[in-house]
Amino acid sequence: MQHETANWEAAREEFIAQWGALGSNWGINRTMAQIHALLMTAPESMYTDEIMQRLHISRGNANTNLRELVGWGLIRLVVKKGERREYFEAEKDVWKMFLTIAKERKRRELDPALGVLKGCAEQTKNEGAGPGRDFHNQMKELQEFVEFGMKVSDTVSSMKHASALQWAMRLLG
Amino acid sequence: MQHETANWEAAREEFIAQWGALGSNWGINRTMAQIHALLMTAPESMYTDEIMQRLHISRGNANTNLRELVGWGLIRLVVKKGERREYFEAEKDVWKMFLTIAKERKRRELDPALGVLKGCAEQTKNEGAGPGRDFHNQMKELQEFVEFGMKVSDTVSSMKHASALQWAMRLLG
DNA sequence: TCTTACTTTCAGATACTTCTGAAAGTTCGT
DNA sequence: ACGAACTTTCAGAAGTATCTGAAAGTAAGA
Repeated sequence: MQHETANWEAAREEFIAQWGALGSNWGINRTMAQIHALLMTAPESMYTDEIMQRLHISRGNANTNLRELVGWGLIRLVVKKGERREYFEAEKDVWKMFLTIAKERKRRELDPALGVLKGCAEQTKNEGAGPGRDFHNQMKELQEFVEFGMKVSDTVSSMKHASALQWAMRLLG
Repeated sequence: MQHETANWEAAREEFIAQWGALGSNWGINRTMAQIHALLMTAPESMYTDEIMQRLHISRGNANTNLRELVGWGLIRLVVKKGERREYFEAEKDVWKMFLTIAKERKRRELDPALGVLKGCAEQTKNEGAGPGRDFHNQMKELQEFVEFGMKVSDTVSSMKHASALQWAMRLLG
């Protein structure tokens, strides 16, 4: 076979496209998700121009989203000796990927929510009986729940893959 | 005191505004989050016009987002006997709220992802050694991880609040 | 059947997000 | 110090999501 455009590439194409679409439901932008999918399945690290061509996106777009992915910790920059340009490669270990995403989502979703709840609870701590008290209690309950969730998340995050699996097996078994 | 605009209302106002802003990070639209916050902290059930006035939103907007919240299962419609109009009230139990959201997010985020992964794995199951095989293995790994996560989520979801707490205490302790 | 009290819909307006491409910036080798 | 190779920035264009308000729809009671 002359130019073996391997047929796994078809599946890969599909994966990239679909993953991008899913990104939207996830609150992640499409291009970012596509770049991530592309790099996750890349046998070798890639540089900006390759990524632009492969996904038909502009330089600015590629650059912005690559930086953002580096910010999330989902991809890293690699410099090859003797080469000027920057290459990128994705973390491929599923557990590590999960931890990275979990940590970031906690930071973005839980931390600010906790702040609001604490503030509202504090502000109403002297309410007597009635609706004011009910409101205070509700804020407290929410606050405790979120704090509890964060603790669970931290515990799981500090586990090695193996021990997390073991723990989960016990839960499911 | 003549017209006791209770001061917990100030905290409530804050809660509604902030919760709305947070909704965005969460992939939920601002109005929907605000209506939810309003109803969560309402001493009594409310009807559309009250909600419109309180949040300064249009009838169309209120109606759409109320329906959507009912769809999520986060609020429910209540009919009062002898009254024509529909009232709404939110689920206030934190654990139930959590379960509802977890279930919905699973359905929206995990289920479609799993479909994509299965498809890609299937399509490449006959790849020999090399990049094709690597791709296949990666899809498989992701698939198994997601399936595993879903199982954990299902298990937790089927728990009563008390037993979930107990289980979590064991994990943290 | 008609009126009244409500709910739903949807076309167009507004606001927000993302993308492009060209220009400016940076860094390295000579 | 200069030019080549690369990266970053950003103003405006394009694309999406959300909201409004008025009109249409529905249902109950007289």
